[in-house]
Amino acid sequence: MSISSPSRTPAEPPDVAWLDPQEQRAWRAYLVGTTLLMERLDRELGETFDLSLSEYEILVRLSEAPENRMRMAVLASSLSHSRSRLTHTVKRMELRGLVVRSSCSDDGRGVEATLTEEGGSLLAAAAPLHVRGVRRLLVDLVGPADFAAVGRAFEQVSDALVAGHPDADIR
Amino acid sequence: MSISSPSRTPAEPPDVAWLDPQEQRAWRAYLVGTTLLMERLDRELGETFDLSLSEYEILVRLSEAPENRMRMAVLASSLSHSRSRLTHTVKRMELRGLVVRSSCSDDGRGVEATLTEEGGSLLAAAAPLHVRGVRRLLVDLVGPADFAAVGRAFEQVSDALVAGHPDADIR
DNA sequence: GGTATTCACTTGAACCTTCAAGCAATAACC
DNA sequence: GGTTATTGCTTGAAGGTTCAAGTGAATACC
Repeated sequence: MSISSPSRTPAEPPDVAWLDPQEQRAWRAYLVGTTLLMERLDRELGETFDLSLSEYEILVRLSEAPENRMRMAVLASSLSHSRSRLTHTVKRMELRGLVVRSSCSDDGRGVEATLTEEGGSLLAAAAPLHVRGVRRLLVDLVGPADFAAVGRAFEQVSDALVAGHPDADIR
Repeated sequence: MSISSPSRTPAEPPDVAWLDPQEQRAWRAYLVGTTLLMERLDRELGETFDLSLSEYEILVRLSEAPENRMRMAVLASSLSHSRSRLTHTVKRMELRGLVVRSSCSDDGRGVEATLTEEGGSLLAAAAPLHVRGVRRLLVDLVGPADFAAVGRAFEQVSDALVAGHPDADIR
């Protein structure tokens, strides 16, 4: 029984267009490649700086924000993480002294995360390794044309999916 | 031509080439897009068939194998999962009756996972939804040219990363 | 002004993955 | 043939994410 096989029987439901062998191959390459790439980048940061890829991304976002501070909800949605996930992650990072949390002055419900000196230093130390990895394992490896295509493709994917889900914790 | 590294501007730290804004944007689109896409496909399968994306992939691999059976190690590496992860996942799937495990006749250490009737039916039921999702959210959405580029890109990524890591559980 | 609803975030349990042993079976060595 | 190393898979605990429920502040309603 081969679900992916290109051979078709006339009895097949009309509204399901299977992937042809080329598409199949590309899809699987993307699945496996992404798995390996994320794992590798995560491991590089983890071994050297005891930092996961998502923690790194949090540091980056904060470092780019005015005054190095951001509302939790904004940070969460910019990373496409659930609020809950961000709460846990930021709590751990706060215990390590990489960020501090404080409640918003203008909205008592809101919480802002701020990059600490220590968090900034760690980011500065980790960034070269990470960027080198991204270049070596993706950007430079696949070349400008294909990398640009990857960018275009996933911008469309993001747009399509963000459109459907107007924020909520339901994610 | 320089043998060890491409030429760089003298002022920059010699071994760090940052991402330019375009590259940065593409990289983040890929990160966010992949997060959202995986989450969505996983959720679709989960809600309707109580099946995760990786469980689904296991069913697919088995369905394509001769006699619907595969050695655990082969299955693991074809999915780029750790052996340990596969053990746990397959154990859960066995409890649900989707697969059965049996030890290899020719190698007493080896274990083979076999797709059950029930597992096959579940796959057949789930496949249309999943394939539709992959098409709608990626393949058809981005068009043939860019999707082909994604395939090429991640085949290179996979090759580069698989080459480095000759299998082991160290993953 | 008081109640109800919504919003922003947190909490703790359940679940999955990773990590570091652990256990058999096989292969290698002498 | 008997010891040792390696291979193939499993196990249980640790760690992170998700899910559902919970807290407190702001807003809406009357």
